Amino acid sequence: MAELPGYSIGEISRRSGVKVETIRFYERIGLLAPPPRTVGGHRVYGFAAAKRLNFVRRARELGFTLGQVRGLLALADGREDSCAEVEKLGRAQLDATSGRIADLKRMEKVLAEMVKRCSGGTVPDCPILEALFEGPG
Amino acid sequence: MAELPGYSIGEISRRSGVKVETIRFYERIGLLAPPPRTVGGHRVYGFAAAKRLNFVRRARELGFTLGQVRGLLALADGREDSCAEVEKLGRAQLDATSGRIADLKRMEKVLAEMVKRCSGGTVPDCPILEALFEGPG
DNA sequence: TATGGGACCTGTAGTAGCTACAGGTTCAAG
DNA sequence: CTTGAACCTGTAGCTACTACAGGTCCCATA
Repeated sequence: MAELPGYSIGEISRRSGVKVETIRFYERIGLLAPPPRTVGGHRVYGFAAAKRLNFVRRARELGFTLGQVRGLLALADGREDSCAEVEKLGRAQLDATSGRIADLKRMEKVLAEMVKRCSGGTVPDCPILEALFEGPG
Repeated sequence: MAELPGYSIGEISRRSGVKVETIRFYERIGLLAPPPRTVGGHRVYGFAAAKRLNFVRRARELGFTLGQVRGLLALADGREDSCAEVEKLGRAQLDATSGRIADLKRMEKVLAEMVKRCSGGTVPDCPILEALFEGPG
């Protein structure tokens, strides 16, 4: 039996863009299966691990929670006709994202207004603080 | 000496829109000064407290961290020519907010693309999962 | 004046999603 | 064989709350 290549945790960290501590954390919370170890106790990963971690990173970057990532991974593993469920999760995430954008835009508008009033020149009393104190309840 | 009006924690919670537990939490971390108490130990707040809490809530809603809120309150208390500093904080927050909006828009775009591909009809293999697995490193 | 129950009290632990130690072991290059 | 970088475990910290458990207080009503 030829030995499989085998990457150290540092190597898949580099390959996947997920930090070493985070990989260990993911393992601890059961998001990733514990890999085999060397005699000395070091983790040894195969090629699939990097792919999986990449998936996790991508999903996290898209705003999925770890719980959702867990679900997506289960669906990806389960295969079958999981596509509909995946789409549902994706759509929900899209909606949530759009909602957060809308929220932030409202914030942005208020902040811009505040700052604009401030830089207007004459400053009797700080208009930003006023706005914060007097704003809508 | 006439007794000051005095509101219970529940009352200023209602007035400020900040939950009772959160008010106690803010006191614990030193964001709010501990108010006087009744003989029995209940907190008694004055009018200013509601105003201050309203300020905190507004600032939080605009995305300021508690650390930043602390800074804003200090500036508001300190008076003097703090306006320039307040403006700086406000501007930084505006920038951060715009940045987050840009990030989320990118996420939204990717998600929309994923979902669109998925609902396209024929499903050889789930395109969302593909996208997550194969996406840019 | 007694009493019921809602509002209040403290302190601790839990949430998400990591990150940062401390204090030790292993691995690989020279 | 030695060095030192990378690895190991376990625990504590971070933000901003939230949720108990187990007790005390206040006050309106009977």
